[in-house]
Amino acid sequence: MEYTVQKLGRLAGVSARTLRYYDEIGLLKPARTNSAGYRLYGPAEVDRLQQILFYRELGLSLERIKEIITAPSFDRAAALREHRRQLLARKEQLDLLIKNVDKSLAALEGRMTMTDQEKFEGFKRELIEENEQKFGAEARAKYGDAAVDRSNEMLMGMTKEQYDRFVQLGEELMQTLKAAFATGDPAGELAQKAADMHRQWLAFTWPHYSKEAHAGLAQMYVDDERFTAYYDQDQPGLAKFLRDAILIYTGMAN
Amino acid sequence: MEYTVQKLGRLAGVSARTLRYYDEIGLLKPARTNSAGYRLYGPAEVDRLQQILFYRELGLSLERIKEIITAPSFDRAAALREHRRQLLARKEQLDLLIKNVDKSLAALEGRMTMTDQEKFEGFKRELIEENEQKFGAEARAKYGDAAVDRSNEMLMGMTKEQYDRFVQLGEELMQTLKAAFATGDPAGELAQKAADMHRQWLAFTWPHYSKEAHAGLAQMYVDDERFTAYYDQDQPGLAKFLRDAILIYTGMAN
DNA sequence: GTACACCTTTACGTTGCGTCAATGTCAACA
DNA sequence: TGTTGACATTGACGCAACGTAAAGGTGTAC
Repeated sequence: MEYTVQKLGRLAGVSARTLRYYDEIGLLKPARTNSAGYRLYGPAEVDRLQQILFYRELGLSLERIKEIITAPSFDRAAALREHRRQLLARKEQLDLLIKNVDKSLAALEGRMTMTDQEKFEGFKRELIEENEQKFGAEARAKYGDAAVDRSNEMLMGMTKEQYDRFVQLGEELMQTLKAAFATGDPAGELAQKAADMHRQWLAFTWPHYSKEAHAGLAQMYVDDERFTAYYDQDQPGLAKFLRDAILIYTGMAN
Repeated sequence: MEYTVQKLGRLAGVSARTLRYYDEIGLLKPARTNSAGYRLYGPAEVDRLQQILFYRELGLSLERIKEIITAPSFDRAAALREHRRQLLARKEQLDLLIKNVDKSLAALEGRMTMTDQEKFEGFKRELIEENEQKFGAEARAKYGDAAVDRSNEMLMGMTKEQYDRFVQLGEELMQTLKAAFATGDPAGELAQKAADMHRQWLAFTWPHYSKEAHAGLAQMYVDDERFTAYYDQDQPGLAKFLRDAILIYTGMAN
């Protein structure tokens, strides 16, 4: 049986181009060519191709394969051992690459958390600037520059965990306050819990706590429309309710 | 400071060709070119080259590197993770290759030992044919076809280990014999030891031992010039000496 | 002025084919 | 016997990342 390029290709699972290339580099020459120049392969060539593909599967270069299957006395075992050595070297090289990529990734992710850190610092700074813009003048007039600066420093000195807790406590305060508001009783358990949470929340930025200051701030929530707007945004009357609760909490309701 | 291709190349450890190539593919363009067309690189390009080489060390393609360092918002971590995935895939591929090469090597070495086995069989066959050619007629006349055939069968039936021992014993016999020859006394301890070793050596191919046959063979070493030539090749008189020792050993000296 | 190191562009070689392009051939069917 | 469609041929470019000439222009030091 004789095979043309395509037939042999289908038989062995390679392209016709591959066979022509193998012919070109002298790796596998056809048994003969017909008058039109068609390559015709016989059984011997089929066998040789199988051998070629076997070594190709092992990753040897065509040049090497040519040596191995052309010279009958070629030491195949030695060639394979050498090939194995090269493969192992490539594997080591790869392992090294992977290790370095891992290290770079770790550094990158490290930088990412640094970036998070920077973002967090940015948040704090933004919050302070916002506060300064909104209430800076009044706050400094009322509490003095030193107190405000000290408060800002406390904020900036927070770790991320402290800051997160600060933000979270603020949210919990709001929820508790709303629940208390629903009861309508500023002296009730929920409202007093909200007042206590407000004290805790203040402690994050107030260096020294005093009932008077706490009550004074509560009054400001009602007097200053910017605060009122913040607390009343969902529930009208919430700022007043919080003030009443705090006045009772601090014992300054009378 | 401005650098020409070669200076920057030396600085960064790459060839001038590489820099020209990087320019060509738009990966690293010089800051400017002078009137003669010389590429001139500035500090910014040095930095960029460092980045390029960093990613190149990690095995990324230049195309990929271009993407990473050209687009400022490119997610380097994601790119590295993807690259890592590819490296791992290549590593698995390599491991598979190595495994297959190992298997092929094992098969080959298996065949090699078979070949050794065949070679060994060949040695035995050669030895028999040699013996047959040299002494076949006489031996068959003297001991009978059955005895000679039986002897040959014993040889062919040897394992490699037995055969090796047979050859080794023959060499040791020769050494002992020469040492004994130096003493000049065929009745001495060394000579008698050589005679005993000769008996052991015969046992490999002789099914039945008898003093008479042993003494007869010893006499043949002297009578047949082919044997004499073999034993006397280094030391003239060695065949005669061996015969005398064996005659004494078998108690047939009188 | 000249020597010598350095620069430029152009272009081929590397590996193992994939993929056109232009063109010729085989086998079967109408 | 002509046509058609599947197949064949050679030739060429392309891929990645440069190495390596070749042919010719520059910079600079003596």
